[in-house]
Amino acid sequence: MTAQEEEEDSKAKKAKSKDKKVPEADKRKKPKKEEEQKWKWWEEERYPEGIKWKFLEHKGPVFAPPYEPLPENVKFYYDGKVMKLSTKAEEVATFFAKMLDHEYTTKEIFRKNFFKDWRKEMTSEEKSTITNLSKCDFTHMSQYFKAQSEARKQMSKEEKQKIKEENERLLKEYGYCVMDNHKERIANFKIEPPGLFRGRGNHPKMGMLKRRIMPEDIIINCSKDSKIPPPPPGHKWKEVRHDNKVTWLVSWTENIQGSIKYIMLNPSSRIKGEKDWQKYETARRLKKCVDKIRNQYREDWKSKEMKVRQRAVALYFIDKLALRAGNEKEEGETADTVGCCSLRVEHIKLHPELDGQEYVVEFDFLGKDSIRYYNKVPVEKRVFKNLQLFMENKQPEDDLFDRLNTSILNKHLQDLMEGLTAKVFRTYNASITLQQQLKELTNPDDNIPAKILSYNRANRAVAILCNHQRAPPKTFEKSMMNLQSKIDAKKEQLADARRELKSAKADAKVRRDEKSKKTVESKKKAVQRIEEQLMKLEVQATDREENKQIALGTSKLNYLDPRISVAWCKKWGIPIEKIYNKTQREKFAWAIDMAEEDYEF
DNA sequence: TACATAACTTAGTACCGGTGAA
DNA sequence: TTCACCGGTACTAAGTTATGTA
Repeated sequence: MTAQEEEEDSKAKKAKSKDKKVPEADKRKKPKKEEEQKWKWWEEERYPEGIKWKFLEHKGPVFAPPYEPLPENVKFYYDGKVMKLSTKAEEVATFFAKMLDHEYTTKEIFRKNFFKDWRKEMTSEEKSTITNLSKCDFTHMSQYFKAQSEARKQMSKEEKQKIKEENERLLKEYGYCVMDNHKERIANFKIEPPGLFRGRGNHPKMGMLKRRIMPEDIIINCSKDSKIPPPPPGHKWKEVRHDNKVTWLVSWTENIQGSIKYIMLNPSSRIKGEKDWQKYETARRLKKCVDKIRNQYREDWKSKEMKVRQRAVALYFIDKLALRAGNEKEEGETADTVGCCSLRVEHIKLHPELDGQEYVVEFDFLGKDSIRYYNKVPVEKRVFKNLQLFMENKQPEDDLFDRLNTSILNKHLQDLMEGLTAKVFRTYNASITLQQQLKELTNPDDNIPAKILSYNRANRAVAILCNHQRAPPKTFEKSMMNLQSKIDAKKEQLADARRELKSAKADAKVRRDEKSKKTVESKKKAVQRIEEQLMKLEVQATDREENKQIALGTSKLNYLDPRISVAWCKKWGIPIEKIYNKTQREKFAWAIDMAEEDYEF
């Protein structure tokens, strides 16, 4: 930890922390119920760099349920004829059958990959018979699964309750671990079941068989002196290790990309929370030197060295547009997506003049998860001229920044500020934008729903900056119409209420008695109530419309310093529950506890 | 410096179950 | 009581970064 972070930490902890010691390995007492709920890890001393825990005990993973062969009457047809498949081939066939309604199964690559992997699971006889996927008829299987899921929906309350209880039992037994002296929730204790790989976007591996993970694939990580989880009967773990320099409990290697998957702790855990807090502290340190860094890269636009110029322009994009770093990717292994450093010439267009603005850069590329980034941005003349230079004599498919990669960029950033990497800019710009927008948009005279709309709008500004998109919900138009008709009905109701109020007033003028006066009062209240309800609905409609294609969740969860939101809630008397749901409150417990209304990012 | 790998964060979507209106 | 809707959550893919190795 740096001196600055240290300072921030002690500030945050205030006088609360009383010389608490790092828990010792040999103390293995079970945490008390109350203690585990109230434990404020943020008031404790941090572990030395690199050490993640001293004691770790868990029950190991939960494996996917074994395959249950189809009933005899569910048939698979090949070339119009019934064919009984071997168990292994049948299992893989069911994966395809379950996806039959999905457009994936119509895609050439998906079908090709699936068929290739499916054939590997077939017996030699099956292999020689089944040679053409188009001759395979999975519809009966598909219907069977639909019926099954329908039946599940139709289950009685008792049956549903039973399943729920079973899930709870599983969670209770496998969903927690003991890390040091505390019981902590595990994020993903279930092993991913086998199935067909569904990549996002135009993924070259879509449709490949994701194989079943066995205990023999599993590496267990826990304390030497903990109760080591036993493998399922008749099986062995691949390895049991005791590495307290890492945070994971279980890992295995997945067969599609050959990458390692992990079981780790929940965001509410100390180990994740601490890291999250640290991330925002790094972003706050950037705030202190961002002006200097900006001046520096503007200077570098003029550098004699091509590499330096490219670095400076890339950094400008990362800072101004919140682009991701953009690592190189192995061709043919993943969908063709890019970030800043991996931008190609074909991803930008230069307009010396566009719609009355000078030096406009038009971006159009697929970013993470194959989400399209499309933006027209006026840039400074120097940037524009540099881009022209970088593009000279290049083909569309050539790298825009051919002298640059993320490693070079991050090394440079490290020299500018300790702990600075490309992604810190996203965190910094997201958080600072939220803070500014909240200041700008919050109207002190607004009621709570209107203030929350302002919050959401501030949140939305960040989501737009970070290009967090979502597919418009399937039912969007309909639900919008429903809401509109609710608003219309409410308006009518209001008109009625107003009319009634008017006549009550007239009545009271004539009668001049207590009773009619009271009637006027109650009618007035009714009008007010309906006005409020209408306003709430209208706010809701605005909010929803503006949110059609924008996802707020990602920025809220990963980019916005939660202390900004907590402080805003405190300042304006907004209950924190209106901003954060239960899970989010658990994740941000540290921020909710420590941020006061005057917190500044 | 190139490259591979491990570890960890960030991401969108499918699905489930509770809730409130009809 | 039924059903649509919506928020919350589970799931797991897809990024970034650090680090070791040649």
